[in-house]
Amino acid sequence: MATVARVVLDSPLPQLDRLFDYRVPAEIEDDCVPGVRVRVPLRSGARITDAYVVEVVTDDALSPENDFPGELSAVEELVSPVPVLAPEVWQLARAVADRAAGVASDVLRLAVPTRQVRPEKAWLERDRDHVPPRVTAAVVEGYGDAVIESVIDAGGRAAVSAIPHPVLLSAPAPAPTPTPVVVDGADASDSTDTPAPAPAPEPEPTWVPGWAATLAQAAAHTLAGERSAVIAVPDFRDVTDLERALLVLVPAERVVRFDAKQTNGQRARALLTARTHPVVAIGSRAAVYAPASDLGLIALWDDGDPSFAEQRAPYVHTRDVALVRTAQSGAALLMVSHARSTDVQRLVELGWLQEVGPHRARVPKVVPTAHQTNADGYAAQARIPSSAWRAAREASHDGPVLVQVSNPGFGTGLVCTECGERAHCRVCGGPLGSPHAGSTPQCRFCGALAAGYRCPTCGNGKLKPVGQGAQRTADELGRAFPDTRIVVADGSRPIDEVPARPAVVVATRGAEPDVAGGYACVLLLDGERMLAREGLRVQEDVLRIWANAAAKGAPGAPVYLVGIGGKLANAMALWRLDVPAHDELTDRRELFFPPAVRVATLTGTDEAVTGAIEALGDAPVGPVLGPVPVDDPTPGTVRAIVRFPYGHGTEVAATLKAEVIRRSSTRRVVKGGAKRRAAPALRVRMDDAEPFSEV
DNA sequence: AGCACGCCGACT
DNA sequence: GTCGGCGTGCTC
Repeated sequence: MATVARVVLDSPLPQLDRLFDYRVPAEIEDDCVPGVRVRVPLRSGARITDAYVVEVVTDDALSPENDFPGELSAVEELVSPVPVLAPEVWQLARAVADRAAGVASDVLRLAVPTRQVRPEKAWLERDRDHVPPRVTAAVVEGYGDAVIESVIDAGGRAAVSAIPHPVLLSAPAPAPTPTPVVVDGADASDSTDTPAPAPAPEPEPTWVPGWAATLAQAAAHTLAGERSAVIAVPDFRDVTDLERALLVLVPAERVVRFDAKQTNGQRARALLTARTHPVVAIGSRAAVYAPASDLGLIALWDDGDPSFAEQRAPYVHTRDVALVRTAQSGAALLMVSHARSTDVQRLVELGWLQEVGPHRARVPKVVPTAHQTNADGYAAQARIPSSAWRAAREASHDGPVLVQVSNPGFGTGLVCTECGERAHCRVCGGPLGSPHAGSTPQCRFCGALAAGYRCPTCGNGKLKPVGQGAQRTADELGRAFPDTRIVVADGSRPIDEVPARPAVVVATRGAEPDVAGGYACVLLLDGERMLAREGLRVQEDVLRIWANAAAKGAPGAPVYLVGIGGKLANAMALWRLDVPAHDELTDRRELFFPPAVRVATLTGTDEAVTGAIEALGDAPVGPVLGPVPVDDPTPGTVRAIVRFPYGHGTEVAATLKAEVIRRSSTRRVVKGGAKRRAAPALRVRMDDAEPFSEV
């Protein structure tokens, strides 16, 4: 009777994406447990591959159908006795890869950092046995009837509307102090002299965004029951906000960060801590893969933010990982946001997520000002209607005023000063821009210079920028508010927080600084330009950007939505941000667009793509888009998009994966002499929204 | 990926 | 007859 390890190989090849059996030599048998890194021979023993042990069995327990008939090779080397791949993370990676027709080891690369010797040693020597202090229970405030606590305790799922303003978060009232236990004997005499151990300093009350307070309280509630929570947020600043909120409620050693700015060593330490005792794991995309033991809560803040779209194969969206993990773990799921994504709206309409809103929230007082001509409704210098102008000026005496503008590059370009026609490149037809003020216009696509440009419509030779960056708006406002401090925050000059004093804060969308207590007034200036982009998700994205800025205002602060009327303005004014999501979803159902259906993008040779479509049989819905020729990655490639219902997802993914394997086993050689590796005959990418958002 | 196995053309 | 071309398939 021999011990056998089933391992997953660290290889991106789809043909190798299954478990392999290896004999475990007696010397390493004690340490060869599920989750450890090993090195194993693959094919004739000459080559050695990294792998993780997934399962350890005795060979008489191998089930007949899985039994490898040949002689097993032996595990070459045990890299480290630290089990870095938690069983539930393996299960998650497998399911996520299957859902995306991808390879599990690609998912593991996102979930498990590269090996770091020092954190592993520290963990083996002491951290493994560390027992952190208990967490006092917290109440989720603002939601009435302990509704969020009930969802968490019941392992339920909810779409939560966030509290739309900053809140002052303070530590829960200290639990009744337990009577100090006096130990008889030994050092009793000392204890009379020694001051009692200083109680942990009470954390200072802190202003945090409403959503961060809610998620921190939800996590503290989960931790108080000795279960873990995993919270993913779109970007680094959100991680900081959430961490600040959490540290008010729970001890620092219970908070574990996973974010892109960490070193590998920090990530490795975070991973091991999360496996040791219940924690709240927070961070950007990587956080959903945290190996948090005994998971009680999975939560996302602002799931519609495009940062949640993973950039690495198999390109699975954090929201989808969260859904898979919820199903596997039985943990509760909270999708917290101001604006609702169409994806969450779909789950709400299915009854899979329940809707939870704050109890008597003080919503922003949104005032839409529909588009007016420049003639009289506008103040002279800027694109600001006079009513908004007056309100901003008044509010700027009391506190900071936030002015949101679209970022440069968002609808930038050049237009004719006479007729307003957009300027296009004479070579390729792409949009012209000017890299620096006054420089020769240049095509943003092909780079061709357009010296001596004349407007094809009216013959005029002068161009002006259509976009206005934050700096230009700031300059204009500076002239209009001569006695007020002007602060500019954008991608190149990020500011996390401004003081709660009178100021005008001009910020590009998404870069709005926080302010304790909230802004006195918010102006949303460039909505019209932001909506002018093409693409499936433009409307929900813009609504999200507005709502997130409006929620930086003080409770009930006025918010001017400039130049916008109609349904979107209505939704903002009534703070019914689910309504546009419902309307959008209804439209997309009729057109078979995501997220009403799922999509798969097939790229490769004409034969492979056509073959894959045939293999899908009648699973797809709606017409297949394409195949159309594309020159990416090589000329002669075609691309097609198939749509299919969620119910066929498992089957479609499995079929496409089988096609990929079939096509990859026959290697192709590029015609034309030199023996060079060809692009894979077939590539599959599931749920890629990009083809639907052409600029 | 790499490397072995295997089935058709020019050679000692 | 055999050497070796590379197309095909497998990796515990």
